[in-house]
Amino acid sequence: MSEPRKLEVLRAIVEDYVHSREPVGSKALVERHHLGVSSATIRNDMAALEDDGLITAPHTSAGRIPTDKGYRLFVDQISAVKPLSQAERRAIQTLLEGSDDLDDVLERTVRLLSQLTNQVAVVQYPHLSRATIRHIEFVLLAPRQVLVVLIANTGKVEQKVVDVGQELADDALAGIRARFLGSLAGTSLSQLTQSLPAVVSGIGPAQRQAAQALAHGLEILAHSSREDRMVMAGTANLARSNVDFPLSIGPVLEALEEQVVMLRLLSEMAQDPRGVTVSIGRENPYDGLAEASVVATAYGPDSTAKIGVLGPTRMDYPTTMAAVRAVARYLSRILGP
Amino acid sequence: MSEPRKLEVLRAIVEDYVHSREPVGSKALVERHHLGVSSATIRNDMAALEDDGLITAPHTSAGRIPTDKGYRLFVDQISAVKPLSQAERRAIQTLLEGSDDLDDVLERTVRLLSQLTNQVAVVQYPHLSRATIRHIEFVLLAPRQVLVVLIANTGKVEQKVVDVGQELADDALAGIRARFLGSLAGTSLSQLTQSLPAVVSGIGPAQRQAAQALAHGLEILAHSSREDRMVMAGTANLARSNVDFPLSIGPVLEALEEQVVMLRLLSEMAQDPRGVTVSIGRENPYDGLAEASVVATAYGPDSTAKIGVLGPTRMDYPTTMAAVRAVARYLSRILGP
DNA sequence: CTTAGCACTCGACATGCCTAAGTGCTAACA
DNA sequence: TGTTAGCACTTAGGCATGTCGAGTGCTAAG
Repeated sequence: MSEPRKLEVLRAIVEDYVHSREPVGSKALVERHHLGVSSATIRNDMAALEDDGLITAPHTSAGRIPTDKGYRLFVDQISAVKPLSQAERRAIQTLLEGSDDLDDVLERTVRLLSQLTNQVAVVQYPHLSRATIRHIEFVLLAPRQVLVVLIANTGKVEQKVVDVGQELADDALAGIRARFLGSLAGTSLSQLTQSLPAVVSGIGPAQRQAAQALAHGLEILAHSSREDRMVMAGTANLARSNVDFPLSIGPVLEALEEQVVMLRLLSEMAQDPRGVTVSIGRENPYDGLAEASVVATAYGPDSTAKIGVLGPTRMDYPTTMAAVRAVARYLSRILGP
Repeated sequence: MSEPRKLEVLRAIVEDYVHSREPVGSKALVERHHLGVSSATIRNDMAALEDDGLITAPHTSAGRIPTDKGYRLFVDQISAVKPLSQAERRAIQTLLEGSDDLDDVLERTVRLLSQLTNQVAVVQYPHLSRATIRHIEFVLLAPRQVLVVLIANTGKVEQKVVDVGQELADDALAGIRARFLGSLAGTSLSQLTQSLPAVVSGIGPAQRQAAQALAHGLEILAHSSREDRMVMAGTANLARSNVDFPLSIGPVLEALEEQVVMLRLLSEMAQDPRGVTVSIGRENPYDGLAEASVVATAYGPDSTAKIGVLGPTRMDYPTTMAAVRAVARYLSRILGP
């Protein structure tokens, strides 16, 4: 029994099953693929594959379907990433060009990716760690309430209302702002925490409490800013592939709604040398996604934020991986170096 | 045949069907409710109700289920809005208190409402028409690109990148900003369009083009600002009530994802004197929602933005209406007059 | 190592039967 | 005139049965 042919058989099974949604038997296999051997030989190979835990039979006399492990082997060793069609490349390019707002770009991107793959697409907001402070604004909303606005050189704006604990006049606040801005403009967001104490201590004790509160607000904005948010599109595609989630799509929707779950999942997915990482079925840390796979990759200047696609374990991995990779590249290019 | 009893029978049918999900027959009806007449009499009443198009039989010998028209009559004339339990009131109060950020408040609100009703909750961003301008900021991102930030007295921040069409220095931009801010601070967003031309014309011809572009950017921010966005929660609840959407929840998810559809739907729902509007099944303008009902009401200072719940036609209207109304009231109170 | 052949296993499907639920109708009743 | 009892009729759904086909595992031969 030749090892290469065994892999070839696995490849054929995965491809046929992805295509037909039905367990694939030995006879159908030799008909659809020109393997050069008879069905009986394939049966032996299949028995071996089943012993290896790569495929399984739903019941005694049905064809075989790949297991999570089988998909894993397929993704890791067998499949070649399909290049996108020319039309698809053009669609990506035209759809993502000509928008300047980050929100807008990400919104378009998820929609595009979900349409390209017919699945659920997810994009994490890019990290701002390398971004620097371009502007700080304090706006007095009420005697003790200040709206803190942080504008980064990436065009990102974050805001938060802070209770400063003491009454402040408008000009006092303006003074504090000037101090902050003077010392902090150009500082990278990741270094902000180190730079803040010096600024605060340079402010007179009368306004020390307020300055402290404002500094804390800035820190929160800089640190936890949008990198823990994400945008999503294509949930309706889940329902279309209803059959693919035997139990129910309920748990999957729950996972998607609990952004925390998705973000953790994305961040835990190790970086693959080929650039696209896949998490298959029960490999997922969340039980609700036991029948789902996630294909993701990093993007952006730092390659820290993630973009990905979620679908049934029975998905077209090569095409999906190609789409994710291509969209991530275009997105990185648009967001600049 | 007494007319009041006919309505009573309809009420009983709706309640039983909502409770059991199964067509309800004449015998079960007299057992569960003390109507004081025999099942044969009820059968006559049911036949009349069917003639009126208020109930229908799935097949010859099954019980009856309410039609859209039946639900409509039930909602309009029969049902009384149930008061919320004390525990629920307390839950609303504690969950919605102690947050200052609008995004945060709305986020909590949808989650709360979806949990309260076990359905999909939707909240439209409140209109800002009565809000006034508190602050304007222009930040030079590139020689010709300016980030325009508009801060309203409601604590809302809107931003947009504008191509000013000419190269600008930092101090020139600061000058323009001072002009804008001086003339516009305190202006209501709805009047901004009228006030802008005067400001622009007061700026020297050398920077006229840029000022024009900036004014346009401000106008867009003020006018189309978030009122065309919405927040949503509880989509997973759709899957749980899988049975309630015989076809598939696909179309429903599509409608929810197309925010345009939902926003139009919400805005088209007329204001009901009792404060809560209901759109039932095929009454919905969107085909995908033919098996869904929407319960919505206005909230906020102007009572222009909408908050609502979407679920299967077979929903517990009294309870849902009570929850929507209560949450809308609390939300209005928090957002202030 | 490959192949052909064969017995065996199960799911899918059709058929027929039966029961429970529920209706509509008619005739009697208050 | 409205209500009731009784009865024939309809239908979905559960259950047993039988058949068919797809697919497997195994064995023996090439």
